[in-house]
Amino acid sequence: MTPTRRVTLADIAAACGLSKATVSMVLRDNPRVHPDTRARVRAELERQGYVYHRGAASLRHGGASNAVALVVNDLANPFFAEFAAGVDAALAEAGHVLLLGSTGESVERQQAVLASLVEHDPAALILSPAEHSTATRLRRICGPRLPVLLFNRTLDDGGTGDWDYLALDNRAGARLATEHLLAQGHRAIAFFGGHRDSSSCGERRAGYREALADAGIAPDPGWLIECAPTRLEAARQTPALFARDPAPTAAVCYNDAVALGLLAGLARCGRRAGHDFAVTGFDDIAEAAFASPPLTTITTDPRARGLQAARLVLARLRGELPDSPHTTVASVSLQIRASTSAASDTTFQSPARARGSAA
Amino acid sequence: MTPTRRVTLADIAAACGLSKATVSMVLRDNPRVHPDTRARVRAELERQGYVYHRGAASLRHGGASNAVALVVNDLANPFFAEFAAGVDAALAEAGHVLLLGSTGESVERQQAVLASLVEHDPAALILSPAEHSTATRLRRICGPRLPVLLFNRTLDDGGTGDWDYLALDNRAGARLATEHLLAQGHRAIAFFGGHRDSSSCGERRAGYREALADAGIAPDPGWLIECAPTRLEAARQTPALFARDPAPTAAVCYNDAVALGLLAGLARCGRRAGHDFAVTGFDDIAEAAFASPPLTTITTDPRARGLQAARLVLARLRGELPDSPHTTVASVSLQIRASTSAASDTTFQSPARARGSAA
DNA sequence: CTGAAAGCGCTTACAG
DNA sequence: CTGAAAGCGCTTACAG
Repeated sequence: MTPTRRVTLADIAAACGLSKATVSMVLRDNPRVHPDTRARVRAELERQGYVYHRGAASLRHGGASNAVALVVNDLANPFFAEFAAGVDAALAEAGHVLLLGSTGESVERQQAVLASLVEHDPAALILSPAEHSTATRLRRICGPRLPVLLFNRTLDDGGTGDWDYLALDNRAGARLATEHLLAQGHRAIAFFGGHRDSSSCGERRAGYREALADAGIAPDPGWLIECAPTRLEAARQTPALFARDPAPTAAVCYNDAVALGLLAGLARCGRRAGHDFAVTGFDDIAEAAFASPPLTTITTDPRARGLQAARLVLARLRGELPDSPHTTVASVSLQIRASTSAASDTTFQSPARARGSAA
Repeated sequence: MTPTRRVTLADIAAACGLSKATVSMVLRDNPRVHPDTRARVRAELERQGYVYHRGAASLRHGGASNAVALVVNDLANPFFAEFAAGVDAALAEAGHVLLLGSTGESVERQQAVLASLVEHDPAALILSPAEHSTATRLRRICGPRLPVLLFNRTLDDGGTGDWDYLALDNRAGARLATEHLLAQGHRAIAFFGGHRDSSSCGERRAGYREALADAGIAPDPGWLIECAPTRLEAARQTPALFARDPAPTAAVCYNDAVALGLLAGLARCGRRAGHDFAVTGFDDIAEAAFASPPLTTITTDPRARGLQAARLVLARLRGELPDSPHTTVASVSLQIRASTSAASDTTFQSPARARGSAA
């Protein structure tokens, strides 16, 4: 189906009666080339359908390629999909190309994926590490030369392995959510979902605890409920919230997926979210605003985080960052919607009505 | 931050007192190498933290790289995110690596993104073409040597430019949706959303028309309403459905995003989806099942399509496909949920009941 | 079983 | 302003 040989600089050079060196200079826009020559070469490049072989070029001139690798846990998760879209947009604008991998939250797959990506000589790596990643294993596979930006989580020892780190302000976010629920009059507030030993979950729980402590509340251990951060698991675990008496009247959820699952779970056991029970999420994925009731949540703006991550990495590549590892904490904010409004019967109403009764 | 030089075959060879050729053979698992030598080399590779330079290798031995490029319209769209996740999973399993780009539905960005990706010498390209893509422009940028699999849409001339094509059975899907609404007793059924001149929209409209024709119904031109396939635009355009009298009582939507926007739009004008008005979607994105009311839709299973696309491309690369371009039509199925059920379901009535009198 | 040599497609000094 | 030569990191015949 593709019998033709690749068109190379040598072909263009031969056709123009020039050397490869000159053709190369035209490609690099070297001003020393005579305008007429340049035009002739350009025409021939176009005529023969030449396509630049960036690998060969970067092999010769030494520097890494212009690819940046991105490894996330799960691309089908909207949080990571939007993050990846942001990374992609910023990289494309800077003329870089995106090498993508995903780990499905498995350290083994992560090693395999990284090993494969790294062989393509990326200029840098943006990594949202799988749970239980260690600096040692990661560095073994990435080598000492690859600039890495960790996103969203620290490593298993709580550190960042001397790499740059883009963090979400998880503690502050969970604190905001908890304080909002306290302000609504709730006293028995659960923390629902996530795996205790993931760094982000630990930080969010810490913020939750702080807010409760400030209000003079000692959380009942039964208010802390773990579950995988998926909608399905959250829906399944919902009854655990009501296992104790008195049961919590509100829950700070680990993330939006969990919160959306909880909304479904509540409906299934006949409770009205936003009325009988208040729910907050974390992330503000696109769907949060369209849930019913619309989800009060913490906006992390994953797309903006993606842009930010890409820009940090590009700055690192250009040597614009200090030599020591650099941690950036992205701030988050509270987005109040109907899932925490106490007003009666606003839950399933049209936006107009909900706004009216909230006033 | 990274002062160290890259470790190469020559370094390993020198440290072992061997030639580069022998070390290379160890890497390629060539059985002619003595087991002791092999072990020594392996240990040294590990000790020095050698990382294989696949670009240099494929430069030498001629074949393209093991990267496959994927270009979609918008990664933040769950349909494409799930598709990309499927492509990624299948490629990773086969030891390939994914180069990702997105076009934002712009032909210009598509040209730029492709130009950039192609320079990395991918083994193949999976492309969901932006609207108004033409075979001529695409071939100019991709060259004649790159195997391409088109996904989801034909090109502007309706063709596939001699490339492989993975299609969704749009016509059959829209027919199923329309027939379902007819079976529910609806006679005035709109086709809502999408751009008329996109191939997928054209095909879906055709299926819709066929089903109506079979039922002896001539669609009112006012039943065909265009809008950008986003939730926001669909919500905005909702009133257009009720501009005529008599208005339609149901709508086949171009896709789930449009259908979800329509659900919101209906709520806003005081109508009860699944009760006053029936809605079908297309795609069955994760959110469809969780909408309220849950969305009756056409399952396209984007993740499975991604796996399928990757496998088709790998088969093409292994020469397992006939030389002529190959079209695969993925079948779709109807997923019945509450958005088209009649009035008996009480679950979702509470919201609208309050506004019922206003309707 | 191992090594010396050529070469993939490009770029970079260095001459001229 | 243009060209000849060397070399990036690897692999592949070909000798031995």
